[in-house]
Amino acid sequence: MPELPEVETSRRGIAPYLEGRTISGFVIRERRLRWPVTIDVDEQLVGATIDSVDRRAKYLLINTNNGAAILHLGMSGSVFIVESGTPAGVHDHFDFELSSGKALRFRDPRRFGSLHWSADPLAHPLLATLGPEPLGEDFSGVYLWRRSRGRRVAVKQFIMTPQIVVGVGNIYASESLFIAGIHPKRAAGRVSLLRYERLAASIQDVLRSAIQAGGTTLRDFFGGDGEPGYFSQQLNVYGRESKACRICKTPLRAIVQGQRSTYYCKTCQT
DNA sequence: CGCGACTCCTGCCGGC
DNA sequence: TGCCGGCAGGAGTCGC
Repeated sequence: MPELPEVETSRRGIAPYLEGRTISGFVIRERRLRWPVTIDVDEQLVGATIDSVDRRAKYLLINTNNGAAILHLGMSGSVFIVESGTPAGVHDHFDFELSSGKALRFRDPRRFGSLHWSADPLAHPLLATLGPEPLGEDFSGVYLWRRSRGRRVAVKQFIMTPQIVVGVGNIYASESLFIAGIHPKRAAGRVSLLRYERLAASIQDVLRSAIQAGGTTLRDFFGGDGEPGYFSQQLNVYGRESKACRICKTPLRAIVQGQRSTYYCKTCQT
């Protein structure tokens, strides 16, 4: 489900309810997530005060004065605020109960999400090898160009690799390649510096626009405030197979790359 | 090391 | 209407 804009939308939605509060309890109903959840109620988290809610890649980091929760939403996860004591649904796997009387609830039908606890989250093995943030200072066309030299993998899969750049998921990979006019199957090592400059800019534009729209709601995504995202109205290619390209009217194509669907215009993208 | 295939899991949608 | 196959927003891991 969530790509970077959806995770960022979630972060913004829940942060006001968490920051400054103390974690008064932890209720876990299902530990079988992407990795078995090992943290427990008597661990450091209960009694810790939340300093901030940050995001690194698609991970939410709930920073406290005694370590941080590292939360990933996987494909189908979401977080939202409930009143403490609200009955849990079948896929509501854990709650962080807060001193305010509310709780942060995690729901994830497919259980591809995860929860870890770390004294130093950025050094956690899952986060330590991640590439730069696409909206950060270390990301640029030059960076993509340099990292891609000699790589034969398709450029679409290249930009979806978290060790190259984080946060570019299946929707926004197709969308940014369309805007940059780059064919998704082109070998990453055979994209010029000029075109990587365009691609980096389009990745940033697409992500910023999607964040502004509150993310992309395809099925059941809702931000922490319960509002759906509206970016789906701005999608140019994703999910639009055989529909007319908005630029040249050519029917859009759908292909499969690395077991993921890719959408593109064979005329506008070369 | 790079690359491609496979894997985890449930829900939903379209087709028959 | 009901059933079933296929596909879904991620990404770590394994084999070559």
